[in-house]
Amino acid sequence: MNPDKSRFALPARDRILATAHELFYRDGIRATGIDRVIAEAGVTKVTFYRHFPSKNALILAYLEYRHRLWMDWLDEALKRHPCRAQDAAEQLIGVFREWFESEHYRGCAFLNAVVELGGGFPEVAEIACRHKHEVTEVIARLLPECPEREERALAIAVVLDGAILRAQMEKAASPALAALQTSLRALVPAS
Amino acid sequence: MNPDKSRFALPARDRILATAHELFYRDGIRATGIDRVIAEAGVTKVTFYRHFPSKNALILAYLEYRHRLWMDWLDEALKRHPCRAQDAAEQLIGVFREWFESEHYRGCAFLNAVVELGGGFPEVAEIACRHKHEVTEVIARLLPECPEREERALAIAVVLDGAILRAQMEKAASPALAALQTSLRALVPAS
DNA sequence: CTGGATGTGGACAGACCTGTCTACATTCAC
DNA sequence: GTGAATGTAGACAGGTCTGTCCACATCCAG
Repeated sequence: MNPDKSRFALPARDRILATAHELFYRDGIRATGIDRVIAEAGVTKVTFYRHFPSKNALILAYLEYRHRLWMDWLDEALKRHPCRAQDAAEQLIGVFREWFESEHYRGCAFLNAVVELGGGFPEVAEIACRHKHEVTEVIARLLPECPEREERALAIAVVLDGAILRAQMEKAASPALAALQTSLRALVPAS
Repeated sequence: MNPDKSRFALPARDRILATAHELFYRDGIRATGIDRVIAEAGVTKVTFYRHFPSKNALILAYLEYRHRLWMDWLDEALKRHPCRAQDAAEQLIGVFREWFESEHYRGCAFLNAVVELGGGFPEVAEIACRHKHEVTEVIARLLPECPEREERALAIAVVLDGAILRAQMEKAASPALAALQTSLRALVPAS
């Protein structure tokens, strides 16, 4: 998920965005001052402000960038964990295990942004809601067609959020994955 | 849950703590400078630092205070929503509806603190984990005795975390409660 | 060549932040 | 009365933060 390693070959705007993505996700949005983004992106302040009129504009761009990146990662991860015997629960567990155990895991960037900034920056919650809506649609497509497909997909998405937060809080994947397994087995309809 | 209204009758330390509780929960820990806590608690800086050697010490005290307050609230809320026909799922939904619809709802103070501060302040995650552990024990006691009681309680606690964050993100209780209902009905063993 | 787009190296302003410190006042137990 | 505990009113230091701005340099299409 981190395509940022070769960012020095990129134009300035992309370098800023890739750097912001890395720092905001790793350390937190509020904990990252723009001077640090600027220094690590290797640009100057004028360049920074030419591309992003304010820190808030950068934050919104970061979240849109993260959304694309994460949804692409999800697509690829679902392919790496193929659905055997139509078992969407096991597929999701495989996918989320991969994420929770990844080196730079620090929870969901959208939920984190809502917690850090939600109150005074309504666009953040809007982007987060759109992200979660799209994830829920991906989940629904994994489920067999049935009258309560949407309802189940939403419940699963909420369960996933809980597990994401647990893995973040505990800095360990196993308890969250165990809870996730219990819930998904109860929630994913047999096909 | 907010016993802070008559805080001006309290000794200085309690006033600081009650004020910090209100501001940290409402606006965020990082978004609240100590000068604001001091001004709203009606103390001076010397008094503040006499009672709390640093902002971090205040944060830890805030979380311990919040834990006691929230666990007391949970006990009382469970009594207000009695368990009819041994239906723990409906009881929990009633309790959490009450919380999600409350005036000052802004999610779980512990999860929020972990997101805001977790990386550079490990004690925060420890307190959050202890809090979640105790909540899980309360949940387990609501369930009928069975071999997978602990496992179910953990899964339910994780589902609750997801719903808590959803209600916060969406600033609406209904979708989170609907998802919670779907999950709890699947997870709470029949008794 | 020319001008627009893009980028550089910072300095600067004003606001906010955490924590240190002085001098003084009040209360209460001994 | 005395001293410890507790509280007051700030001023101050140094750091961090976001955003504004100057002067200059490079690249590229027309």
